[in-house]
Amino acid sequence: MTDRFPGDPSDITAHLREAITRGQLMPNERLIEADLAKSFGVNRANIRMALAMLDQEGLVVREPNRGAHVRSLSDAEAIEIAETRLAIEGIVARRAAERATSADRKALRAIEKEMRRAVTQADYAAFSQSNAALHREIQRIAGNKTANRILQTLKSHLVRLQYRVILLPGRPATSLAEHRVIVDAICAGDGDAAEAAMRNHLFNFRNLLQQAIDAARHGGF
Amino acid sequence: MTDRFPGDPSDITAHLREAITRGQLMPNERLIEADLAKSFGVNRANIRMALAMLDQEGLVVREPNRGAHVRSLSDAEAIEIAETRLAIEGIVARRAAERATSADRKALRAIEKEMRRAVTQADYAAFSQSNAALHREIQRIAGNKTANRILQTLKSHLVRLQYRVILLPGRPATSLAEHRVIVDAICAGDGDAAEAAMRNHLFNFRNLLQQAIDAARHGGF
DNA sequence: GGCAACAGAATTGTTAACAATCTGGACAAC
DNA sequence: GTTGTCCAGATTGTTAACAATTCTGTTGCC
Repeated sequence: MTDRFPGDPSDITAHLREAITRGQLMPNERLIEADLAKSFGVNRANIRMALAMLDQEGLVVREPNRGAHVRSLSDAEAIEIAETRLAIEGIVARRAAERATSADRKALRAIEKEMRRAVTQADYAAFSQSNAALHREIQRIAGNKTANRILQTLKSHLVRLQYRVILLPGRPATSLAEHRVIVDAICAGDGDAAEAAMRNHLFNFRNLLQQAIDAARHGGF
Repeated sequence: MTDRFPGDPSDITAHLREAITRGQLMPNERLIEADLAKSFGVNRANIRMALAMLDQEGLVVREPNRGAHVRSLSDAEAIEIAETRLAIEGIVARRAAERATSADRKALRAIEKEMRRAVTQADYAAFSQSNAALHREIQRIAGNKTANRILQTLKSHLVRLQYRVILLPGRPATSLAEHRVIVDAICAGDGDAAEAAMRNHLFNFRNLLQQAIDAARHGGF
């Protein structure tokens, strides 16, 4: 790992990225270099580099002489991203099934248990968190750094949208069941089943996202 | 599409990227900002931004106060990338099968025909080119911009390695047959078959790459 | 009222100089 | 011979000023 220090351009990029994914900076909001430089306490050159990296990442859009703004996803792009994620995370689950040690299996079971608790107690914040933790753990077990990096980027685009799906009535229980199938397959060392289960889960997510988008479109705005 | 003009940072990034993928800049080679600035005829600030973007892309590595150098892939990373590519290009093929128009099908057939000609005439340069063209065309038909962007990045990491596979005895003929199955499935509008065929093709590529890596390791260096 | 031209403000792009850090070699001490 | 220290050169990081471009509101004209 390379060193990090306060004021490191990578640090600024991470901060900006988080501000965007947390919704602190809204889609289409202009990102003015001087303002950001002041609020981060760094010089404009670092901000420019951070914006260039986030542009490369697809989180902001930069136009010559016209500055940068937070990229807003079209509905079609959101679906694209969900589908691409499905493909990558499918083979990640497969690889996790092939590589999981007994300690790994135990860790997955523990997270699954926590998810179940959260659902029965209707603790949706905790459910959302352990949901993310489970996916992260599967990625860690698979150990494909390239896939992990891409997935992180894709998810950073989706976080703003996923609450629409999580809050659908009955979704947490269904989601929990889907995750259980995934964990079972990985713990059984069955790569085919693990990939199929993960794809099924994320395909359902994709479809619910599509439904949420359609509903929002007809629902008045 | 955003505007481009000479000296545009994006332009410089593209030039640098090509220099790296073409092997003009070797792995581990140091990238000295002042030198690059002079040879591109731009100022250091632009070079710094380009290097930051290529860092984000994974093509170069930057360390604080120690500059940037061309990233060299470990064997494990090359395999990781090949596997990630397999997953993404699989669903891209699926989507292409679902969306291909009759004009699209004709275009695929034309490229396939050119590949066949190249193989029968042992014209490996042409084969390699139409090979790439076919994959690009499938991506275009699928129309998943997110997946396309990621695939471009992944392939830019693999280009330096793929000649080892293409030049294996008998590989072009086998590769041609694999591509034919892919094109058939897409033209038949069979998404399942298209994804399976693409995955089979790229799984073979992955395995041959692994073999080439092992051979190089035992073969003396 | 609507529209074009204009001026000034705001913002981005470029440049050069300077500061901070790293690199490699010479030299002394052991 | 090896090790450690120090210096000069090379390179990266930071800063501020300036240039170029875009944005905004106003004026004057039709």
